[in-house]
Amino acid sequence: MEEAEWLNSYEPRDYPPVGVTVDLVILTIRDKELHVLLIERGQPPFEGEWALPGGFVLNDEDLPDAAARELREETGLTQSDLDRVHLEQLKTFGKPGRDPRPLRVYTVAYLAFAPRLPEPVADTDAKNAAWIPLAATGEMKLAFDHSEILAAGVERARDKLEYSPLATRFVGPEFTISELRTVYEAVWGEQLHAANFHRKVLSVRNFVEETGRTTERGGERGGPRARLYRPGDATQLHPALLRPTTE
Amino acid sequence: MEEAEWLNSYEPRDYPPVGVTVDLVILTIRDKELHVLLIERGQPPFEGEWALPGGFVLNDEDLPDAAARELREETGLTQSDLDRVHLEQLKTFGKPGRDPRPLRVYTVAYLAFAPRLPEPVADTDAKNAAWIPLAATGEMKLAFDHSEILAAGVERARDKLEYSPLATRFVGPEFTISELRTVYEAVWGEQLHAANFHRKVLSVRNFVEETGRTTERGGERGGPRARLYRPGDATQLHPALLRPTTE
DNA sequence: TGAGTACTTCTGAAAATGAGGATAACCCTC
DNA sequence: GAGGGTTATCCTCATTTTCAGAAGTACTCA
Repeated sequence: MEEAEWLNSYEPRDYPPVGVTVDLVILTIRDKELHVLLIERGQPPFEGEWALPGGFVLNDEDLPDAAARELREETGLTQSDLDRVHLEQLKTFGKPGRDPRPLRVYTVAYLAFAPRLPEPVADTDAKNAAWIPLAATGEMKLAFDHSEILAAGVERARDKLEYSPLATRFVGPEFTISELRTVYEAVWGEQLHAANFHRKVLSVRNFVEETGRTTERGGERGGPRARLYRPGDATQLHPALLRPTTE
Repeated sequence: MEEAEWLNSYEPRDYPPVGVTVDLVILTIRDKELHVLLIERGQPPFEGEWALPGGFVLNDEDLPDAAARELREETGLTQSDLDRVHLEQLKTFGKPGRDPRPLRVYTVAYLAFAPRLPEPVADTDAKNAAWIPLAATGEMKLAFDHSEILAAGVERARDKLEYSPLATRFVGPEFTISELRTVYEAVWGEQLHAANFHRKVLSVRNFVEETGRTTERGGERGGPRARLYRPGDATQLHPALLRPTTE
């Protein structure tokens, strides 16, 4: 059979129905704690339950575009904001029955790191949307297998801080070393030695770049003005910032 | 609308046709060089061209099971062999048009590390199957977007050797430090300082475990008998075995 | 003005690294 | 069975990196 001929005889309806969604684990830091964006579903299945934001991939849309579109829809970010958000593919989940609907739904999970964002807007499919402290999600039962997806996202985030400059995506365009340290402390959930952290960050090549300026005033409760830095152009940290007590 | 009612009214045929496959990047070491398992396609599309092994996910099959099944089918491995093979999800590809068939095909790529395996068996869909040296794949045009998938797999492998004990998956159940070194050299494509490598491997906690035995005879061209080790139970290497000259 | 806070720098000990040499066990060939 | 080349393993030593704590200083708040 010729290839062209074969293409014509192909009958897609012979295949069982399948759908593909993207779901987003969007992490940010608020009040020195790691938060994740969750929505309260406004439609079945799992109506009224909390879930990760996401939705079906459109017909002619590539996966990264679908993830970026959902991110915009759920956070109200503009395109220029989006440049400061890191978005990467996390993992794909497809266990039969993970979605109760009568078609098999695979979901390609994406992980996003965002600087402090405004309160999210509940879009058409959602009753509600909110930043939830990660600590509070442990007791929540999320819709679908979203608890598992969230756990995978957090674990990936913890790993990635070690060898990539992604912590800078959680802070503003200019930041102090202390701000950067609170990011690491929030994501890893442990205190770091401030002096060593400082030295280490500055010794990593192209991690941060001095701006020459400082904060307007010292810390809330005293202390000198801190120098301001902006992200460097490193894509990998050498040497890496290894997490302590990881035996 | 009640949830049960909604489920009944759901009409899957309203959705455009979608398929999901798994494709495998199966790496091994032969003659001190990194090889990948490729098949020559026996069916359209891309009949006669080389491609990664893979196939459609079955109806009630989870993704890891589909990957393991394809791995067995293409390599002729038994279940007990499979325990010594590392299999992990790599990335999902779904760009519209990546598959010329009139349904949109997403592929969930998996990465496998295997010890030296027998010659592969061409299964029903393939004309031919072979271990191809990685160096030779640079000039080959693979079917679909498989060149991109292969590149992603190799990059992941190079990274993972640094901080995970996966190199032990390329060798037999018992191995010498030199064998382990040839794995690193093959995957990274550079020579390592044998004495320092030796010291470093033994200093990483729970990377390898002494068996108390040695090889039956020295190396091909001389040298003393080498001690035999088996994999330890570390899941992360501390400290990591960093690749040299990575600026 | 004084007390407290926290950014930044410094110090000395401990650990890891890189390059090379030394030793001894082993293979092969003559 | 003697000798040369080969390789596993150990050792040394200079250099670099890491860690923990202390010190200095610039700021905020009362």
